[in-house]
Amino acid sequence: MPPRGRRPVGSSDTRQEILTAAGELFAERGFERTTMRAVAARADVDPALIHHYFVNKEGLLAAALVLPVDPAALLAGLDKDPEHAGEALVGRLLGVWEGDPDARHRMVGLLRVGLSHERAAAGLRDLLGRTILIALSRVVAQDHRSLRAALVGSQMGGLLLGRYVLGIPGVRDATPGQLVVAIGPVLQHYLTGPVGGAVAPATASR
Amino acid sequence: MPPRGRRPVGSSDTRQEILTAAGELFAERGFERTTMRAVAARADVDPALIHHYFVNKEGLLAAALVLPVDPAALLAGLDKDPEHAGEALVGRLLGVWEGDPDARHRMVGLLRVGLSHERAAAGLRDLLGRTILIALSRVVAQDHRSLRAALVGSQMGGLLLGRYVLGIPGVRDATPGQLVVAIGPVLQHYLTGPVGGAVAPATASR
DNA sequence: CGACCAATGCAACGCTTGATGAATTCTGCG
DNA sequence: CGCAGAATTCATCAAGCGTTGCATTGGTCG
Repeated sequence: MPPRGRRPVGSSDTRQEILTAAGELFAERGFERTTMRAVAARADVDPALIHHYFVNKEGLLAAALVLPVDPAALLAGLDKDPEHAGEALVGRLLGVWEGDPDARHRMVGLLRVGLSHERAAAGLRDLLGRTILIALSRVVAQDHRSLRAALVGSQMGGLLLGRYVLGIPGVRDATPGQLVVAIGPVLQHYLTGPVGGAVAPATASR
Repeated sequence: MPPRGRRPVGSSDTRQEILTAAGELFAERGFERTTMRAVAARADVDPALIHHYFVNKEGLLAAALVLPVDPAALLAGLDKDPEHAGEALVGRLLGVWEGDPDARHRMVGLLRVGLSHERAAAGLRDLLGRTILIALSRVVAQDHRSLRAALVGSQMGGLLLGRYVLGIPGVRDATPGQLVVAIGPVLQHYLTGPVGGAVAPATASR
């Protein structure tokens, strides 16, 4: 129905609309089940236009892959009360996920995509490494920073997985309060407790 | 090349070969990227034969979805030394995953498929619930059994995710020994520690 | 031996998918 | 104004997908 050529200027930021649509669909359905045509339809645009902007489906994925929450904001002020940083962290994360379904879906989508697509896994790894690790640096104990951050991430990832994706009854039906009590001390342990004494000797090459 | 009709009896268990091939491929590539033709090729069989046995691609998935390890064996004897069950459990799991790449791939595949496919998520949920929860019952404290089991599962799932799927450096490069020291006490906490006092009041309906 | 069913292979259908090349319209610069 | 280039749509392609109908062979039971 729309005329064929270029739109009058400033009528819309098409590129951004495509990215938004793609982000939503990748999150909902994962990489494979998201079709270019579906993205185009949601962005109200011709499929060929996506190729014009992002070359590939992979290019589109790479461009649409962004963290749905700001880790810095999530961690702000946690170092004021280092003794209870663990509980506070679980509480905040659960607060976001419970209160902001959109952010939750995007986060689940990141997992979904990262798990289904090797290239996305790499992107996700970098994304998490560059943001979360840095943001955690101020809260975490001095030694084994990378390991500590990853352990925190693994526990929260596991929770996300069990509660929102797989829907394992035990964690799906727990209240946020219960989870804070149960998991808070764990994150606290990862943040400041002992995690494996000496650095691993270089038994493995590479 | 092979003749057209039925094979002489007992010459091979074709059905099982299809299931094996399907299990491997689903684990490697997830549901969508596993094609019937690929399964057929790996099982050295005609694609139509898969439909003959399993009707659907979904039917094939349902039939191929099995736990690659025996949870009972994994947990056997843990109740002899309840104080160190957490460490022992991490150690055993890491032992299996490090020492038996095939079992690891299958486990990762379960995650992959469960994450990519709603129907598989349900199957996986039941599978885990029926086996792991029951097997854990003897090790875990009396109260909040379901929650405790799910917490243990979420932490181990998160580890699997971070170490073997996403490859987050902090946990990817840690030695099994380090991980046992770091995560053991956490599982111990989930198994026998306090996890949220009273059962949640029925604030939420349904 | 004949009837019937299970197991297997062949060929094909209809559909969807990601991608491409050309045509059209608008913008911005000289 | 004229013209290069960006933005947009259209029509179409080749490949791959899950699935189906049919033919053929072997086993089983009367």
